[in-house]
Amino acid sequence: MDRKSAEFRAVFEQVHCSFDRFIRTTEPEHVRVVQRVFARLRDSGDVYRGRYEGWYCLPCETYFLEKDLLEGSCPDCKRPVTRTQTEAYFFRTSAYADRLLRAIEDRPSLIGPESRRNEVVAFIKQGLQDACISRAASEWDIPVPDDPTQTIYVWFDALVNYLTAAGYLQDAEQLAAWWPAGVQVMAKDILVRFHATIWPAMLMALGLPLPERIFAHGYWLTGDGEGERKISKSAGDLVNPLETAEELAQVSGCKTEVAVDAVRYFLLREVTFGLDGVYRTEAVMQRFNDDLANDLGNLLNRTLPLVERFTGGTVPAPGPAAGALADPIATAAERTRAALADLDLSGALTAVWQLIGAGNRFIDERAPWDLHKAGKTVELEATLYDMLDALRVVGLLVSPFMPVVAREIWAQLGLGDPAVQASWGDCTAGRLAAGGRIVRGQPIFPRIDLRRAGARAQSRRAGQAPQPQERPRVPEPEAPRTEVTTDEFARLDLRVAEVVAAARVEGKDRLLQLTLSLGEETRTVAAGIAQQFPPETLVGKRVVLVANLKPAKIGGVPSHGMILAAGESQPLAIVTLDRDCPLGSKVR
RNA sequence: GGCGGCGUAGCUCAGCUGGGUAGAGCGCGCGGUUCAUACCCGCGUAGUCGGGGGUUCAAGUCCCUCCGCCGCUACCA
Repeated sequence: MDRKSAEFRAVFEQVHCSFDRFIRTTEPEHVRVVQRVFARLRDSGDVYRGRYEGWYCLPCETYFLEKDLLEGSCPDCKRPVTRTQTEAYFFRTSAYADRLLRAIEDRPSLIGPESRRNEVVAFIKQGLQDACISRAASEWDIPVPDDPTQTIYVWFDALVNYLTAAGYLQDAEQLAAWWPAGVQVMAKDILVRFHATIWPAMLMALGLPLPERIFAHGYWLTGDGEGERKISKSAGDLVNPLETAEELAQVSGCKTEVAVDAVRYFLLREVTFGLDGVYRTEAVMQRFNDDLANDLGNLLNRTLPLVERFTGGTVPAPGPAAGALADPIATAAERTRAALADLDLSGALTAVWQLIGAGNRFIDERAPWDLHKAGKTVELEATLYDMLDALRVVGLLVSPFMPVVAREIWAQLGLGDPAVQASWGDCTAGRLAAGGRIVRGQPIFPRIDLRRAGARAQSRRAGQAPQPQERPRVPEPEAPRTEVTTDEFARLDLRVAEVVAAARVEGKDRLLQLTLSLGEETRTVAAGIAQQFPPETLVGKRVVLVANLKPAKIGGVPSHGMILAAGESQPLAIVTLDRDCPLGSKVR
């Protein structure tokens, strides 16, 4: 389980998902909260001890209802079942049916999408039974307080997890900040009975407010063959989005991180959030070219050269003629905001793309090259400013969907990290500071040659060995840039660290595994310096760590950063400090 | 079985509680442009809105029915 948890965290990072709190049901604090919740509900009478009777399959350890039996046998293993009854605790769901219906009626937006809300209402109206929330003691479930014969069903404690994470029964201030949740999102198959029925009933029983919104998302179907079907592991058509991203990166030549963002874009743009969608790699590629390369990427890459040419790369002052894009910007921001509030993620992106379209049209209409020829400097500079300013807002609006791309756009505009100052107020025309320097880089989304990509996919599908195909031409870097801006440099997080332990890595004679202390934090870093620097000579040394380097596994060692050393292909000297300073100090 | 949803241009889909010549993106056709990643801009193309019947001055939009597809129908986070 620990390994699974680590895997989940790693995937979150790889797909650029951040979180405020990652919680596991095994946390000791959670166990305490669950038991207190259970005890409280038992005291109030919402939980009572009763008897459960049903058809039991011994090998499967599962109860079945009469109607679910297959010719009187277990529907799973086909073996005979026996009429059995056990003692168990029940939650009085039945007492809350009216209140649940009223809550849904009072606030139609409580449960979404709408079709799901209908299902929930139908489910409640057919009559609620009390929910069995415990079973004969098992070692991995949480024990019922004061009753060693029973443990609490996982789904009950899983729901309570939301409260534990919000600080319930631990920190009133934290709870007030996080609860009620603005929105709870889950898969559609666990919406109806758990998240839209028992869960709100539990909250009512505890006297807690309900979430603002409970929303079920759909599934992705594969559409590779004839028709669509649910992606299933057993059918072997499991899609790994990271593999699509890798393929995208290869076939386009973009960075893997950008490709990951592109897949995120596809997933959020392609379907109405909440409904099922069809996932096809070709469709991802298509959107990559149409939306990202042609529309967004191209807008950036036709703006920057113009600025370089006509102002020498400096953001011009807007002047009185600027502001021509103020309306499209305001409209896009407002539509995006409204769509997000409504969980219409696709609609939000559509709104941003309307602004991108307006930007592309604007360049054609204004024709800055003509303004330049005509010597209309004021208009020219206003036009360039408006273009850059619009891109600035596009970066901001796009940042929740594609954080890496947004940062890249802003970097090329000579700005920092959009996430740092993201606020709706910044999505207004005219907030771009004049005088900054743009930093033109490589195209973020190199266009994919779809014919070539298609052939590649076909050979893959035919099961042939991947052809040793020449990498599609990546645009040659122009003259290597010798200058960087302070903003670019500031993206590196350099820190003072002390080597607290160093060890050789078995089977890797060049590799050392270093344990570094940053004061508060301890890190593991792999370094290819074993041949020049025996581990024992390093312990106690103060070194400089690149702390925000993307984590990687090097020779089997998970490495979170790198230390600085002099030398071209071989390390000649380690960078150390000439006097003492606190561990973790920033280096700049 | 019961309840609910879907079926709209070649493709993927918007079209709220009834009303202005049925929309978007992609594709396709024509034209323009050359700042840009053979890109962008403009114009155009097409749909008996699943079939049939009904209500109404007026219906993808309401009612009935038929066909096809899908979901929910409790103790499996």
